Amino acid sequence: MKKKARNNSNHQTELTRERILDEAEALFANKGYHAVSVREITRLAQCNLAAVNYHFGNKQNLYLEVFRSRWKPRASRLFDNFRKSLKDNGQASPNSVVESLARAFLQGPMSDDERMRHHKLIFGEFAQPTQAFELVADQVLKPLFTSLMADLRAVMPDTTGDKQTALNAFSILAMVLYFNLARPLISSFLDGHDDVDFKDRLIDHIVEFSLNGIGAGKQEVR
Amino acid sequence: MKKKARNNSNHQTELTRERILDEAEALFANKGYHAVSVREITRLAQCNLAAVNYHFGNKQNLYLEVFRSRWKPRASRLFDNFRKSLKDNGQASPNSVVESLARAFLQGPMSDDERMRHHKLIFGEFAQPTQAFELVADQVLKPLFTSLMADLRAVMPDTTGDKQTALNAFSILAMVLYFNLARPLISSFLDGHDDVDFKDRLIDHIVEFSLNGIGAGKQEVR
DNA sequence: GAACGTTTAATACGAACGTTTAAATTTTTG
DNA sequence: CAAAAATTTAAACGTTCGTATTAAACGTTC
Repeated sequence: MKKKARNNSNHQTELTRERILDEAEALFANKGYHAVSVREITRLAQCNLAAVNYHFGNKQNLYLEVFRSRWKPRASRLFDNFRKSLKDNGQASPNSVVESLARAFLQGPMSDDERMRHHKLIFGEFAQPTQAFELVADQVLKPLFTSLMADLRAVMPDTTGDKQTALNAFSILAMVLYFNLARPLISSFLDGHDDVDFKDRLIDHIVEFSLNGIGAGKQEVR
Repeated sequence: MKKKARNNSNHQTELTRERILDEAEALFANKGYHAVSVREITRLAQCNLAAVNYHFGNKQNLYLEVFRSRWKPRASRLFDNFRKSLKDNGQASPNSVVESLARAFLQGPMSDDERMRHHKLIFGEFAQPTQAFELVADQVLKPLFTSLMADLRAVMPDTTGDKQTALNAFSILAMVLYFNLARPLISSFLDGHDDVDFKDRLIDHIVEFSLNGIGAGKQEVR
């Protein structure tokens, strides 16, 4: 297929392939697969129309490649961030599990733009699944879910059944996923200013709500 | 524009307009606006291609009309069901509020197909908002949110601040909305059979999780 | 039953789409 | 440096899209 040029000295020569992936991801996230044309992508990526077919075969494969080489690695970084923060938090507890997860999802290792792109892509697949959903479910959602379940089992009373733990895991995921997507709407409803403090407030709430939700909340009033 | 024929005797004359709206809603929900062609709609609705432009002006307006004359009335029915069940439940309590809402959303006055259609449409707008989102937010989400906040205020301790109540309301909505959309995924992860019992289990869980979440859960173990 | 407004029908139009082709150009390699 | 491989380019292909046009069919009212 190709050999990449290794001359990093060339200033603005980000490879065409990478530029296409960048622009494609942003467009697919914000407008959805069918609302984006190959011409729009290549125009923003400043390359020739045929470049998409040359590098990716066709439009659908470009979409899948966005998930393979952009979305999934980012999800892995997010997951690693969660696991690392969980380990650094000293001894495991319901609080450390939930807080690590919420922080990883809402203020983890990406910018706000990137995070919104990330979640718009996955919610697009939720609403109208394509071939990419299979990849996401098998390689990301399932491992994350399994890991979260194991963590919860380790820190929750043994009386908690498996099905109960699974539902708890889903609910915590529901919180972090939903609040990521709906954050603009929420801050518009509260017509508050969506700044750093608001995000902190949101994280605190998600953690408290979820901890209470799984029956591991503190009883005292803060 | 038109006068509808009043001869109910005419056997299979469900109005073309209604058939178009029915098919359009299902297609838009399952495939998204741009993935659906006018030709596909009119083929399934068994009418002429030009019928869409005759009855609705253009494709985009048909999409909006789906929200106006299908989605919104259904959301209103759902809302009424919630309010009615809340009133019938005798004295108001955190439990009655949350349970009424969860039941209205997950087993309310519509079939499973219809409910899935309903939530796919709204999640499509969440991920990639169009003009319809304005309608949904202003005429449905905002009133629902306001109403839920008022209900919560009435049954929660006065020490609960307004912002706290708002976040609680959002979180409860997050639960019911998310579980509606993700139910197929969830039952596939648990590889359980998605039957009536499972839905009951789901509702119970949502209610318990949310009640605990807002700090109004029972302390006893069931 | 003729005139009327309403609805359906067949067909056409121009634009935009994804994709292909083949030549030009750049980069890598022996 | 020349041959080969990789990439970019411009142009075109055939298809499908949303919409417009025009006439026929229908139902209602005098």
